[in-house]
Amino acid sequence: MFQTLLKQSLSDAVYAQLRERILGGDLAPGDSLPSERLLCEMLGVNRGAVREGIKRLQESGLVRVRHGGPTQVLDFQEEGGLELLPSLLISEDGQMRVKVARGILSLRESLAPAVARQAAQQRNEDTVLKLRAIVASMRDTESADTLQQHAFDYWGELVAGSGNIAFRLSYNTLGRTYRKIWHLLRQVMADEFRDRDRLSALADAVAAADGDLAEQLAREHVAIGTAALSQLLDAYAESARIDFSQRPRS
Amino acid sequence: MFQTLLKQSLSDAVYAQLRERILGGDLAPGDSLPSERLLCEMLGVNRGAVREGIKRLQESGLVRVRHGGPTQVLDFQEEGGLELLPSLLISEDGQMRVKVARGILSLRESLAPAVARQAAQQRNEDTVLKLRAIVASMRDTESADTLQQHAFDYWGELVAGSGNIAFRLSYNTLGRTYRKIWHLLRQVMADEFRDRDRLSALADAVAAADGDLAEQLAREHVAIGTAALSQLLDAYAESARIDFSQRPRS
DNA sequence: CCGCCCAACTGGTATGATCAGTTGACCATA
DNA sequence: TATGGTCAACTGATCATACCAGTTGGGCGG
Repeated sequence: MFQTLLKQSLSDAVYAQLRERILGGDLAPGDSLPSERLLCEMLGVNRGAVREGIKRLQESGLVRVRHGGPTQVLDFQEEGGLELLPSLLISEDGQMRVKVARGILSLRESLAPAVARQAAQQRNEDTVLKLRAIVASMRDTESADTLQQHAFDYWGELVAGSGNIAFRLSYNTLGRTYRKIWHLLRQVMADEFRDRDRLSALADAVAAADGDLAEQLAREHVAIGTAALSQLLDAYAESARIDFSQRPRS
Repeated sequence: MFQTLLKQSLSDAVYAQLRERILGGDLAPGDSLPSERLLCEMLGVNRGAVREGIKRLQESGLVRVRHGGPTQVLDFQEEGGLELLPSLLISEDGQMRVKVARGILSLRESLAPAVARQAAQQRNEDTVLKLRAIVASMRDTESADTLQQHAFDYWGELVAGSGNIAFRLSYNTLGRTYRKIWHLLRQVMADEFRDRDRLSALADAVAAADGDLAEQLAREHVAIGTAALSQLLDAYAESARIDFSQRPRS
């Protein structure tokens, strides 16, 4: 099978390189970036490309740019937004940071029940239909990859059905993070993906507008994957990182 | 008193204007942006400024840029990250979107207990000291503004003490959103800010590593503000927006 | 010591040219 | 008809070179 060639613009490369330096700690908070003109030389690109890259750093809350003064690195732990999660989980050299992964698991565990409850309280009929359709599709397949995609879509529908834009945006960011370790999760969380009965019951709970039940079912459901992944992370606890260089799927 | 003059670079202005058009629905998903050269003319700026602005739109997940083709608007509900929350809460004309505000309240309600529990499980001594110092400061003042700042700092410490980077980044984004309606919340959530006893007990629970208790206390604590703000939002439910033009504090 | 000024930085804006990918109309071929 | 090639007219990407504007610090005169 062919893979789509990945093409990266210069400003993307500038952004990625500086971002990794900051997230990796090579550039500490308070440090000054080299001047734009100097960065041009160092990176061998035009100043416009450098500026575009820096604009994105600024948008991510990683640097503070001051007209006339040097551009300074900020403390991303204090200033960064959730959108940093994907690039924080997987470092430049393709290793997964175990501690970040644990944090994400906790976040998922906190949000999933609340999403389910709220979706049930909304009781959107369209949502129920879509959820049931997805569950039906999940029953029709044993392909791990298809199953995983359906499980992902299921939660996308549930989040949309909750009518909560804050949940939805959080879910989008989490999803982007999720994608970066997609093929790892396919194996590790297989049991959760096979938990179709509970997803079916959850759809019923939404249809019945039973918030308490939906919340409980969601809690039980995500606990399956949490347990599995936690166990894996524990095994790698001492190394603090998991090599993750090969990635057949983006 | 003087206010610091707000200076905005051209690319900031370009970004802000296009972002508001997208979030406000003037530019629908699938629409194409005018070409860069055309935008230059329309906005009366040079092309570099336009490109820098568009780079930030791209970083925010609001548009998709393709070399050779038109730049297209994405569906921010499906593609946007949590970092959109602040600009989504307050629209260009200074009105608060009630539905977004409700969503944020839910998110806070979901996260706060989990943060408290995890902070307790970590039982970082430094965190406990800082929490108690903040509570002590809160007992020393009746100034609504100071109280609010301390309450904000308290949660910042608790989130840091949880050792969970995913929580922390979420909190940062929520905090930025929070700041946009800072002076409204000062009045509405005054009761929560005066709930010093529970914050004190929460610090004790963290010191005792009692996760269950910490979670429960946090839940009760944020319920105070949630109830107050919910009530306010209900009153404005029919208008769906609250005018929010004046803002003495950034 | 204070205040002013100026030179040497820094980022911000402007202009115009060129490179490179996409699209669609057109046309020759099979 | 269907396929594939060509080409012009878009689009964004990159480059080079100015110049404007804010910040900083050193030196100089008071």
